[in-house]
Amino acid sequence: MEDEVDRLVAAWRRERPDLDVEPLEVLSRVSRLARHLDRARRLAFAEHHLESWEFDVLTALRRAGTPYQLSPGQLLTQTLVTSGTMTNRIDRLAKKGLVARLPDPSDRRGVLVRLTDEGRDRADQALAGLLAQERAILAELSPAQRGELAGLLRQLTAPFDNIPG
Amino acid sequence: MEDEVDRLVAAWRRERPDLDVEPLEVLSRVSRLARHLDRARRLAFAEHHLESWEFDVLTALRRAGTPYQLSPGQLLTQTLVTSGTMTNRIDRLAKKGLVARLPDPSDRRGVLVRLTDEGRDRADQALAGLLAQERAILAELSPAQRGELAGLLRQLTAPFDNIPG
DNA sequence: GTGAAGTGTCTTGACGTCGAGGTAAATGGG
DNA sequence: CCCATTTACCTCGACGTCAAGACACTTCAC
Repeated sequence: MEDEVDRLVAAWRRERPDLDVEPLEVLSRVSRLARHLDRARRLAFAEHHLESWEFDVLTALRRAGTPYQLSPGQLLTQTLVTSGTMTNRIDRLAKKGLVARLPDPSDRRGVLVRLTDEGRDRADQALAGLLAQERAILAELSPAQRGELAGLLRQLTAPFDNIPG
Repeated sequence: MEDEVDRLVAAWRRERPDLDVEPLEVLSRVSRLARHLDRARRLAFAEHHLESWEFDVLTALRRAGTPYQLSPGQLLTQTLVTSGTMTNRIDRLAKKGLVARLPDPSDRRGVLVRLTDEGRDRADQALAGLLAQERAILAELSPAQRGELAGLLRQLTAPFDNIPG
């Protein structure tokens, strides 16, 4: 089955036969697929009355385990947004009662963001919905293919995640 | 080499051992990698004084071949943005002299967006820069692995690209 | 201890995107 | 033909993000 990137690459080969556009076969697909996934996630979360950005923050806290709290800085590295964005997100989630801001007892510059009970429940429900949707998308691939794909992607993401970028 | 998604998946298995979070091994990596790529692209384009969104539009037109023109609607499907966004993008590119808006002679509702000479040159230069950067990122993988990865990704993107979603 | 550098978070303003809705033109069944 | 539907693009207001910089506190070398 052909996809939009096949058409894109073919067009470049016609227009710029002097260039080697092979990198696009991988990385343009990654970007485009991510964009499609964003849209799909938005729909899935809407059923639980959550925005994607809310899900990202709530689940980061949920994964941290009891007592479900992290510093804004820790949330930054997990969600890949800037500090100003995170401040704004925490404000809005706090206003909705899904998280609470607490002073960090060990560093007076610091803050701890704690998930409320409602926040935890909402995160759990939305996660279940997301996994169901993602399973459907991945049904295109065999389990072995999924494992292979995960491994290849890990090789590309590891440098970004380990060398501060 | 471990990446952030390995840590994320391990955390979920600890916190929610009842759930099968295997889909995240693939799709969270896709989303995170795309985010890293966005940042890297922004840096690469800055050297050519282009924004990512400008690159996306200009190269879509460049790929179309002489006379380098497409309708806003065709640009939508290639760039995965909404029509309001595209109108805005075309406005700004036209103001910078990189594209021109022409009436579509065969449909009076329609518009054709045409690349200017300067727009074409800028697109060509930025593309070369992008490819160099992407090649560096993909050096993590062997040619065979890159081919495999492209094939697996195609299987996931094809349904999105072919069934209107 | 003290001052300089580093760290953690928040503030601000500009910007780009989205979604909903609006207008105008094309299409097609009766 | 004609009217309902569809298609193509644009307008507008709300919203989320970013980058740069401000501020308060901590750390470390001396």
